[in-house]
Amino acid sequence: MTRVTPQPRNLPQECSDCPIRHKAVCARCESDELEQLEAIKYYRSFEAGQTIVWSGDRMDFVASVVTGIATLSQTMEDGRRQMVGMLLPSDFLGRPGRETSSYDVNAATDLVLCCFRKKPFEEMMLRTPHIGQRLLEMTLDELDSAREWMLLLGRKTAREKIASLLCIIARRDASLHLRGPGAPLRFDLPLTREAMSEYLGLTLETVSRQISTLRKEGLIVTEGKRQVTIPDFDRLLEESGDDSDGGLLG
Amino acid sequence: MTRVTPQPRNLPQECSDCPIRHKAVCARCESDELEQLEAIKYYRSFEAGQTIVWSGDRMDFVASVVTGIATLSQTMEDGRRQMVGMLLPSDFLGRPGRETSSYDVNAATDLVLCCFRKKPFEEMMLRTPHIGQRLLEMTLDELDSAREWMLLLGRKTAREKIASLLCIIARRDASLHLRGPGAPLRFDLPLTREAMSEYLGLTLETVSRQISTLRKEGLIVTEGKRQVTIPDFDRLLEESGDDSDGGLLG
DNA sequence: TCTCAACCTTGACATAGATCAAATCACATG
DNA sequence: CATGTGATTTGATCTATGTCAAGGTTGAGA
Repeated sequence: MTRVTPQPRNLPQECSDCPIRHKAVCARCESDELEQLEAIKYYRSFEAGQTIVWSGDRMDFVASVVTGIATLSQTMEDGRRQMVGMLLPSDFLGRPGRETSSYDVNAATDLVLCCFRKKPFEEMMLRTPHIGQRLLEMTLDELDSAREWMLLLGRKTAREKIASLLCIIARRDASLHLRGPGAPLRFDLPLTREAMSEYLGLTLETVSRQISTLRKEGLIVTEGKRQVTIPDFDRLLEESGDDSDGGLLG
Repeated sequence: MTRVTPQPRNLPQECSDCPIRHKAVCARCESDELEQLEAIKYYRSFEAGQTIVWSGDRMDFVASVVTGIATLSQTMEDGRRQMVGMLLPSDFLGRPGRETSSYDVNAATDLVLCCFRKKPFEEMMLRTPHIGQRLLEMTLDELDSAREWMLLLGRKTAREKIASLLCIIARRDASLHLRGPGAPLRFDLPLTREAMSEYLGLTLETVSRQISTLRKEGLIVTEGKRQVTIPDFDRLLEESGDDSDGGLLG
């Protein structure tokens, strides 16, 4: 397994007053809640490529991504796989009120999770409405992005899919780094070609070919396998089939 | 626009003590909450084919589906469309905390909504944690089904997509009617070929051809355009590519 | 520096599903 | 009962993407 060192990132979502440091679960940082969360939390690290939970496994924790990327995938009996979730730092993993995982959870890069034992977390949710409210917001956001993703899977061409994914990653990367607009974007592709193909509902060969095409056309510049530079974000965005408004940091 | 008369259904989710009669928003039927809900609710009816809200429109209500089917769709600039949500009786429509709709909302059949003015509904949610909790549960369920749908869009063949959709509709129809297992399933297809193609990420011609193929193979029986009978549910389910456990009423 | 294994790229060919074009059906209306 | 219109079916063809197969790169570790 190739490793991608998790970059310590400059999290804008970070909650500086809070030892857990993730607004994901600590929306207002009230001290009694923090104390309760402290008591039930623990960290876990994973190497790139490792499977964290298999679909159907018992899962007795929920978690917040600290660094790295986790993916959720579904598998059909004959082995066809589709990624259905990509979790970046501060995203929430796990479903309160469910015993077993419905998805395979994988570490796409080296990964650190901040886990909370599920039972006490759920009890705390009942006592502390704003945690549930925050979770509802996050779940609604995830539902929105799942629906964008459905449009991509159902209606976009291979080229549009690749352009969309590059824009999505660039955007999230930029927002994590709080880069100024206008600057050419340069980042590490955190996914293998295979992971990209699982994200996009394509084969790995098609992914590779489309990336080559975009490179030849000058829409992207690559160094090595993973370093990507986007000289003109808006031009790439036009290839993605998305409405072109709502720019890089929208 | 062809009309499909909304069947008054025997809702198992119906909450008989409650004038709103939808557990969707009235989880425990406590009387003071009911009174508050009564004060902000109103009904709206739509004909099959009507657009309820356009993507980007202001939407100052949330709602619960009473009878009929509503769909959520996304549209690309060049007109390609993908359905991203299908709401059946007791499902919830609208996103608390958002001013405008992100999707086109359409009536797939004749439709009755029980609407609640958004502002007071949101205020009530803050005062009444269990409504938020119930909404979180429903949103998590929707997220799960969106993810199943992503697998369908990304990895299933046209034949598997059609079989899946028929099973989904049959299952939901059966659960609404509380039919016994074993009986052959007979129901009205509540979607046009075009709506099915938008659901499945296919063209309408491919949908039609696959349905014809399944008919010729005896997996389904059709009368007219919309009446469908599934003589052997499990056999159809095998064609859907889904894990075959979790039978009709699972 | 060399080697190896994992990852990626490219080519040739096959095919599922899209596209374009005609029927045909079936129901509401006169 | 005839008619017209939108929905559906079916056919012929095209093409984007999948499949199979062979090389090429890259980077970690010896």
